[in-house]
This record gives sequence, structure tokens and C-alpha cells, in this order.
Amino acid sequence: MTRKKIDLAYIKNDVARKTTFKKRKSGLTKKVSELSILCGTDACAVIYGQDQANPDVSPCPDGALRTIARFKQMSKMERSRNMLNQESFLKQTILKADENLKKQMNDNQEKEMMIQAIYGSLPAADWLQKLSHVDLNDLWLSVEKNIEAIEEMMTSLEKP
Amino acid sequence: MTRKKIDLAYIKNDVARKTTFKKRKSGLTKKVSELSILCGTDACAVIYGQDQANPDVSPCPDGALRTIARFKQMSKMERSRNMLNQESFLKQTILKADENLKKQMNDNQEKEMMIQAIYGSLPAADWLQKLSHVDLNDLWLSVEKNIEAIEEMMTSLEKP
DNA sequence: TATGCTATCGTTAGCCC
DNA sequence: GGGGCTAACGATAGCAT
Repeated sequence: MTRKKIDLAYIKNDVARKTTFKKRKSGLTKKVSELSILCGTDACAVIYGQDQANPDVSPCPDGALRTIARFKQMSKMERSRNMLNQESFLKQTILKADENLKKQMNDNQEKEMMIQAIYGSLPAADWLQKLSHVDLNDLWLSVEKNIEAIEEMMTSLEKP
Repeated sequence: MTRKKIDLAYIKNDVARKTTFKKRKSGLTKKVSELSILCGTDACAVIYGQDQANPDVSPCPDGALRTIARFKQMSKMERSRNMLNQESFLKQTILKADENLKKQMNDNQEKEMMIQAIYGSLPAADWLQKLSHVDLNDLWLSVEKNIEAIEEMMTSLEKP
């Protein structure tokens, strides 16, 4: 069982890289989950697979259930206010993103292209773009799927 | 040196929790970085601190430098096309987000509020919102700050 | 409060099937 | 390819400073 002391460099062998990726992704997910539990924080790992266009986002969903209690304790007033706040927050977000886009498009040509090249390849920008695209939709679908189950639970809690 | 075998539960002691949080966050960041290097993937950890409103996003930026080579190899045509593609991609993203927003606002009242409550507290949705808000701006600022340095590097590479 | 130490626990590379 | 094994390596809880 001679194992190298880890050569921290890109693994060129396809099979080895894929295996390592899978194992380490699993370990990472576990660690993120542990951190969430131990410290009561929200934490995610966002990992792009080799071939897949969309990232895997680790623990995330299924925190839905713990929401029920909070929801039940909110007054109608608070709920409405909360909803409105979130609406305006989302709209602000979209506006800001749009402003940024225009800003990008208004600089001189050469610099603009360089920015685009950088902007397009920065990991952060990259997954942020993909994430905005993917998760708003996928997350929504998963929420919709959970609504019925949650409604049932709430009903059964209401009249025990 | 008696150490417990890890009790996977919320750490109630404030000091211990904070210490653990810091240590594990550091370890997690390292692991994410290793995965990126070993497997050539983009990966991030998004971690909310106890008190801070905005998440820490681990490795991300500073991948800017490795972009220079790619940029230098692009023809002007490719650069323009790339820029346009990204523009439309971003606009699509914004449109989709807006559609989702409208969709959210068009369901019946009670269900809508429940969705909002869930949507607002789901970790994924939460950090996605904050991230869309924060990173598009912050990332942009950091990119702008790097432009001059990058331009200098490119110039010195051009005429050695 | 942060930093350093190290025994102990947890992760995983290299195999095997 | 996926799952299991184990030795070696890496992360970290509990202390000390």
C-alpha cells in the first residue's frame, strides 16, 4: 500500500482523476454538512463536474421542513411584509445586474473585450452566471414539488 | 489529549463553536482548493459566518492571471463573438429570473406566502439572492482593480 | 483572542473484486 | 464502472501559551 504523499497538481490520468474527483467530492459534501450541523450555519459546496454543465450544490434543499415552524409562527401581516420585502429585494438584484451589464458594455472597445475575457473565465463569475440561470429554475421546481407534502404536514399539525 | 469521537450535533458552547467553525472553514477551503487543482474543476465553498450577513466564498478570484494566455490567443473576431454571447447569456439570465419572479407573484395568496416563507429561508435561495446582489458588484470592482496590472503584464509579454 | 502543539480521529490512494 | 478494504496521510479537539 504505497501511497504518494499527494502531488498537488492536475491528475492527468483520466480514470484516476475521475475516481479522486468522486471520492473527494463526497468527502467535501460530508464536511460541509458537518460544518452546518456543528456550527448552525448555512454552507454549500458548489462543484462543477468534468462533463456536466451545471454544478452540483451539496446539502442545500431539504431545509424546507424546518421552515414550517417559522412559517406557522408568522402573523399574516408579517408574512405579507416578508413577501414584499423579498419581491423588492429580488427586483433590486435584477436591476443591479442589469446596470452592471450596461456598465460593461460602455467602456472602450479593447478594454471591454479584455474585461469580457476575464469576466467570462473567472470561476466566480462563471458559476454565478450558471447558478443564476439554473438554480432559480430548478430550485423553484423542487419547491413546487414540496408544497403539497408541506401543506399536508401543516394540516396534520393543525388538527392533531 | 482525550478527544471525543465527534458528537455530530450543534455545539452549544460559544467559544468552542467559534473555534471549530474557524478551523473547519479553513480546512474546507483547503479541500475545495485541492479538488480544483487535482481535478481541474471549478469549485467553491459558500459559507455563512455566525454574524456576517454575506457569505465567504472560498477560492474563486485570482484565477484572473491564467486568463491572460487565453485572451492573447483569441482573435479579435472571437473576442467580439465571445463578448456578444456573454451579453445575451446574461440578459437571458436576467429575463429568466424576472419570469420566475412574476411566476412567484401570480399564485394564490396563501400558497404564495408559504412559498415565500420557504423560498426565503431555503439556504440555496438565500445565498443565491445575496450572492447575486453582492458578487456581481464586488467581483466587478475587483476585476477593475486588476485591469491595470494585467495590461502591464500583457505589454511586457508583448515586447520582451 | 489568536497561535501552536499533537494525539487521535477522519479521509483517501492504491488495490482488489 | 462501482463498491469495499486498509495503510498512509491529513484534519482537528482539546490544551497550553
